[in-house]
Amino acid sequence: MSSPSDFAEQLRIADLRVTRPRLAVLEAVHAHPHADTDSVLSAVRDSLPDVSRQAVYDVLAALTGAGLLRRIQPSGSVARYESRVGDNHHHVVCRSCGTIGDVDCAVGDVPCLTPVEDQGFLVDEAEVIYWGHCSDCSTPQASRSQP
Amino acid sequence: MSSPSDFAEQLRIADLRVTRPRLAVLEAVHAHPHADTDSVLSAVRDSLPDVSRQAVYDVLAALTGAGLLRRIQPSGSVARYESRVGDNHHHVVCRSCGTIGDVDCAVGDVPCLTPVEDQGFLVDEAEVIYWGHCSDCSTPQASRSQP
DNA sequence: CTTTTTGCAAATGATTTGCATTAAC
DNA sequence: GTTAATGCAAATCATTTGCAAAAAG
Repeated sequence: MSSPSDFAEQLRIADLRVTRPRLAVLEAVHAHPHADTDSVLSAVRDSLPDVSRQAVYDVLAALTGAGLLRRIQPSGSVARYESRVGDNHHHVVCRSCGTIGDVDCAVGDVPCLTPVEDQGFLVDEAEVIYWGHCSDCSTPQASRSQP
Repeated sequence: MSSPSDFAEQLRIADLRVTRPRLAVLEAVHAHPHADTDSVLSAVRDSLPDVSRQAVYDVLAALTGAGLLRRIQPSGSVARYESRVGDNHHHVVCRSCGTIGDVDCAVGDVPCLTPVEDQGFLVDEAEVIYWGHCSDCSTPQASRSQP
């Protein structure tokens, strides 16, 4: 669903110039879903050692703004990015280690795709985060991590 | 549901010492749901001018840890606090002005209180944020704010 | 060539940390 | 009297901003 050349195509469709850093960022995020800025930077530098941190910030902002990437940021965490966009999926986040997993909407998109019109709000997206513990960290009790 | 003296009671039950700053923070958050640290600080200083910013941070952390307050932090925003805890409610957030509203679970707590067991995760909480525009900012299109 | 991207450097701003002092119990 | 809370000062760290240089179309 995304070969190297697709990335260039995606950029053109989004009316964004095709640059080496942008292709590298798209590749990096595709290869490492839920990567934070630092991880993206490292991954990008594997192929393009001279890319600056600010360039990565800018690229991530541009790609997110264009809808090619999705930015997620669980409370208390740094910003993370993923390339699955457009589909209606959510996330499970481990309270201990921060691991993030993708979850398709569990209830046949009942609340998720049906915007709730409430208090005069016009809702266009529902973001769901399931907090818990991953299999490695499973300590059923013990919640309450971040102050 | 919460008079001044209740706050002291809540602290005792939580095994926390009853101090002026803590009472003031509880009052402030109760009076201003979804207030950020700065707003809490201002509100607290109305009655206790000498409370330090760090004390407020510490108090908010202690109260959140004890379950007396709930911390919410929509992506790209600063931490906010509310005193409605324990009930299963969610939030609508305005993409333009950041206004936050409370929403009771819209679908008879179908996905919200039913932890989804997936990928080995043991889920204990579902956090839902409905993104959109409040009545004041209603511009149906125009999303894509934060990079 | 013109406009968009990137690099570089410095600033911002929320939050955290360590330690001495003070107040609760 | 002990222990937990607060005040104070300084540090951290992700992210932003402004401008000059480089690359894309």
